[in-house]
Amino acid sequence: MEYNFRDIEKKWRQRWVTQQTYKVTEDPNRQKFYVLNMFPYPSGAGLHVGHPLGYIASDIYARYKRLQGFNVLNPMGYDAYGLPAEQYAIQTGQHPAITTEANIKRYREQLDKIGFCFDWSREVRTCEPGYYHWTQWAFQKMFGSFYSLTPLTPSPKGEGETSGKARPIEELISFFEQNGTRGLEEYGVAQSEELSFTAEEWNAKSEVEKQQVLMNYRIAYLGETMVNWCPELGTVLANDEVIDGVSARGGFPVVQKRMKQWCLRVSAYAQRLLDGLETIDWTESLKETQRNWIGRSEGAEVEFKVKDSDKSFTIFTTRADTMFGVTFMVLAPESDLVQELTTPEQKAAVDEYLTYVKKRTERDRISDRKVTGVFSGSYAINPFTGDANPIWISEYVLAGYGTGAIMAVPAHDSRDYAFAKHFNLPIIPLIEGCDVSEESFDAKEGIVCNSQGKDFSLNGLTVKEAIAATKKYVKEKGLGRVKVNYRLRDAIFSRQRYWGEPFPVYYKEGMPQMIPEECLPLELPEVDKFLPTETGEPPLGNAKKWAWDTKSNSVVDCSAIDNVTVFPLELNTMPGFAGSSAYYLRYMDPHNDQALVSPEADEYWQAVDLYVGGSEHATGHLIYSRFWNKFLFDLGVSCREEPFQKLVNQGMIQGRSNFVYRIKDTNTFVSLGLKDQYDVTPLHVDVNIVSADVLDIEAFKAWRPEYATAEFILEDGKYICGWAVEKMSKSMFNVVNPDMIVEKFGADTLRLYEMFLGPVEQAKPWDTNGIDGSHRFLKKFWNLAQTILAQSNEDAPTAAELKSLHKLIKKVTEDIENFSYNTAIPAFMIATNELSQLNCTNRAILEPMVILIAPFAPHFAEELWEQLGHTTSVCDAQWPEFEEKYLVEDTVKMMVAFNGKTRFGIDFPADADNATIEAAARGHELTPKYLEGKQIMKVIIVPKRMINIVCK
RNA sequence: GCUCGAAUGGUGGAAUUGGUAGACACGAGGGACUUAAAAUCCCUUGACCAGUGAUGGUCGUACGGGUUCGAUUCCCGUUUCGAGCACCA
Repeated sequence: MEYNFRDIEKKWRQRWVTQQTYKVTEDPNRQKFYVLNMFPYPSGAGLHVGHPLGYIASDIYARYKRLQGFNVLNPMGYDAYGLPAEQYAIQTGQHPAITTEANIKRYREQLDKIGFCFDWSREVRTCEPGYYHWTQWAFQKMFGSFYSLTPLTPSPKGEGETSGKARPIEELISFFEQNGTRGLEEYGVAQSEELSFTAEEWNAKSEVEKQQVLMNYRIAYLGETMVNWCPELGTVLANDEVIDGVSARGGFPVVQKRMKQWCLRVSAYAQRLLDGLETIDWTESLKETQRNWIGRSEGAEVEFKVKDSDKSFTIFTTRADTMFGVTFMVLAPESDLVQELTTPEQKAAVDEYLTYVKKRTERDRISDRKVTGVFSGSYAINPFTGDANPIWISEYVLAGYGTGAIMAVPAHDSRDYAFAKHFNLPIIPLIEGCDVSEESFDAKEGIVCNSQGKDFSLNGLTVKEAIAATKKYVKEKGLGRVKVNYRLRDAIFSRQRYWGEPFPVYYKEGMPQMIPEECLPLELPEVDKFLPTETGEPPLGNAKKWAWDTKSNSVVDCSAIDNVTVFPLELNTMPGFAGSSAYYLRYMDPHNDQALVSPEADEYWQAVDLYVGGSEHATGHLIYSRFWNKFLFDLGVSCREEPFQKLVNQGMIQGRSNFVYRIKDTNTFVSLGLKDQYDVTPLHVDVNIVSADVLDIEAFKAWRPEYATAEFILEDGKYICGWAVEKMSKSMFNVVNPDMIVEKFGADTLRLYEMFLGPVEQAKPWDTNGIDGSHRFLKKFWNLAQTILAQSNEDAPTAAELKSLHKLIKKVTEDIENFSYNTAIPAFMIATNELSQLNCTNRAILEPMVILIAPFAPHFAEELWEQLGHTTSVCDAQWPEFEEKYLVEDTVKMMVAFNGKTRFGIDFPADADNATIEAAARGHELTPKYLEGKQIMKVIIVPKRMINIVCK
């Protein structure tokens, strides 16, 4: 019987659906395993061969775990909100929901053809009200929470928590009622800026004023901040959505703009996000990326008094040891201190400089790092030396980091050095023997000198000792405090877009109010236009019915707004990462309309055991969802602090483009090997009409009208194309669609081939050339199986057959555990060849082999499983275990080394013990050829019982 | 600039973590079957040298050193490529 993959795959695709083979339910009697893929954004282009790579890898693991007896959750869904659908809507007027729906349908068709074991009954879509209900709910909870290191009311026994936690905002309110802000700093409350008021002042505040103050502490808060504004897209972007000063999507310029936006206080969780990395099994490089992004730095905040004034300001430094080398101070141009400290004489110069800075975009700053700045006119007193240092203003100091002000130590900081050289400011070296005539000495090493103060000296200490000593001194003298800073900023959570989750928020007296929890979800309204309004409001400004009636608790027409009972609703929507931040929890209990996830389901599934996705989400989704989950953990909704225990990054599949070479000014194309003899232009050619770099000439003529009359100069009767590895994209005609591969070779071949291509984690070019090999293997396996089935030998298998089988079981089991699928597949090829050569006809060998191949080629395995007489799915079989006794080598080898060279001796029986072998070696019995006339120096018995004899 | 990671035939990639480098596959070459093609099967395939031949020898894992009986693997230095962060004080 021929291997007819088309019929087989069709048959099992249908049967899996009718028999609900992949439906999972919580089963306390079985151990769970949660496998998850990053859910896709359903783009209009459909899947290309790069997309399924991660899905196949995790599918194999999921199937393997199931065969091992685990209750495996392997769900799939869609990150359905997104920019492309909206931009398409702007261009065509087509509602994004319609395009999204169509794209999802197409994705699903493509996914279904590849044979994944997804439990589609648990599918989620971020754009459905039943789903974004819980996105909105989490946002409301964040609004109603603040973050502090310890509880504001210390527990009676004084055992305060120290790790930090989100807590109900009511705790903070009652603290203010009793204490104002007095003593608040001791609790480590996360805040936008430090406020100061008494209990009386608090209690005297109006409701609106109180709400304004609370914004300073809420985890979801409305904040006026500098944002990345992208004029082209008409929206703000988060830091991870901006790359090199342009938008990650579209590559449009981004400028800094001050705007009132919803923000999430991710920074409050910086330390926990950092600490959590130690507990999870991710690649070192990905953890490192997150550590960089969080950017923890330990240092000190030191207060500087302004000369001839009662003003003072604080700077942040990690090099407190260099206090004696400060020769000037620098403020960020955006800092509030600039106005305060500019003297009247300098005002004109400062204003001119500020105007210049304002004109420069993020991009300009990156591309030309000119040294620019202006003197403010004021001086600051160095608390260590009493010296007065000029205060400058320069764009090289950032407002958003530290305090927006620095002390400049030109001898030991390259940026300060460049500034000092440019403006001719003094440079004081502080390390013995360092040369600062050409460049600064930035390294944190050496012995400190020139650092003698009134009552304090650092001279003679190493830099490390000096940093510690200075911090201690600063603390004791009350000159400042030890401080940890993070680069991680709060996430900007508003987008001026239509196709996103609406905020469950309305505005009363300019202050945001949450709509009642029981009224969620607040559904996205219909609009006529998806563009911003004429008045520059976000697209939701076009909605007619977009006001909140507090009497009926319902959405009503905007014309009803009276600011008494009917109020305007929020016009912004949430960003892309909102919906993807807790979807893994929703899969556990996707149809629950009472909670995001029930405690029972959460308790059972815990966290994702294996998460597979691209590393491009390292500083976006993977930070936000860790933050989001930690918040839900604090609330007691999620029982695990880290959502993704093990993470595997699948490498990108690049395109392999093909070229034809046209002789200039002709319609004649010359084959690769002969192109150097002509003046040619290389042109991309559709890879789908090229096979093994040989052009299908007829297909090429039909491809484009202008090529219909093309002529060719061939090599050996063939036209050979050139090739290059490039990004997979339509414009390079190198997009390979999985449907075509499935059509031609079958899903099982595709699965096998994608895994065989190379390590899952590694980026690699898609090369259709090798796919025959995988297909050929399946046919060989099939033929072997048919031979065995035809003979139906029930005898005991031979030793050689068992050895072959158990070698395979061992290798495949180990390789799947290590995601080393590309080496597991050759093991199948070898075993198939070995068993064919042994003329194996034994069903007892075939049966475990079918189970082993099942994760890789599920349709194929199901069919053979049925032919073996089973009536249940191969998915419910038991993964075979290997037995060491079949694997023992019958001989061991002796290795002999002399004159610095290694040679190999003769095989001898495996059951010989080490002493016998050594004695034999010393007696020259086994390798007379090499040992004759040599003196044995030593005998080393090395792993795997190879014997190494050192001779002279 | 800082921090990670990588480098092996014509190609994708193996090598049990210090033990026969190049598994397996692709490509290439040769052969069998066939009127022919497709399909299938078999052999050769890192480089160089010697030999009619079986075979033997030398060099080979980016480069230069080191440790070791033995290094793709460990250590030091160099080069190249990739990734992340980046006026972050």
